[in-house]
Amino acid sequence: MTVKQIKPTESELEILSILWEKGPCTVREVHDILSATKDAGYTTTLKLMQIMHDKDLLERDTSSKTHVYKAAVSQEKTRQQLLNKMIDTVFGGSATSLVMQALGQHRSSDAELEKIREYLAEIEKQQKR
Amino acid sequence: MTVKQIKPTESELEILSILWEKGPCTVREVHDILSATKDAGYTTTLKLMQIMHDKDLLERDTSSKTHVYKAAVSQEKTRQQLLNKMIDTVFGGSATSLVMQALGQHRSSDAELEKIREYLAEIEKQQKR
DNA sequence: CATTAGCTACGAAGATATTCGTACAACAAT
DNA sequence: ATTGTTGTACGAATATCTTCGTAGCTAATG
Repeated sequence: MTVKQIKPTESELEILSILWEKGPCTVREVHDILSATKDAGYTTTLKLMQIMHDKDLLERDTSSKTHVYKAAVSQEKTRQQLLNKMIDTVFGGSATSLVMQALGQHRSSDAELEKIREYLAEIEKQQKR
Repeated sequence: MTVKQIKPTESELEILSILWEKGPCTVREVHDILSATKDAGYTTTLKLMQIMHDKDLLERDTSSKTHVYKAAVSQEKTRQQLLNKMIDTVFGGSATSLVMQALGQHRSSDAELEKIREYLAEIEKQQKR
């Protein structure tokens, strides 16, 4: 059996991001946040979230008139899947290539570089066993 | 003026990957490689490459009957753009988060970790100026 | 009670991506 | 010369994503 593939579209990802940050929300709440940066009608957001529910990307509580939605997939797993796919399709399967390209571009702060260095050390320690 | 956004679709990326690796190719050559892993007709590949030419993703030489196509966008730039977009939309703008997640998942070899460590040192040295 | 506001459901239009069939040209093989 | 192979061009069917209008329900407001 294959693992369930999470493949949200661009718009769906925007909605998921909001729900990951805010927790369970009504369509209205999501739409208000969304419309700050985007120009779309309320029913557009509604329909999108209904479709995401059909696809099992969202769960919803319909016990009250105004439904409450929450993400049915974790941010962690989704990130991992999208990342793996990019490593595969764009970086020829080499996570190292991706990491180096990411580091090269973004002038990271000293603190961030330090964080990464610590993380590296930890990984090596773990692998030594 | 904004930078030209390179946004190949999934299928287009497959074709670009082949052209980046093999250099200029005919449709037939691309299709043969593609059909090893995918099940699509020849005219499908042809049409795709024609569309990519319209979009300026590919250049082509029509001087002989059998046209020869090559990538019109670099692997480097394409990788960078797709990566930046992912950092933005999936990792909340934090390249560091992406790097750590990429490192965490893939059990990298010692050699690879070493390569990354060296790269880190180099970046820091450069930034010290 | 009538009106208004806010909500869900749903059909359908529009945009884009993907796939393939068919027509037609060039050329090689019989 | 006729036939078969290999190629391009292109229209159109299909699928998916995105957007919105409209209908109908419920609750609050006047």
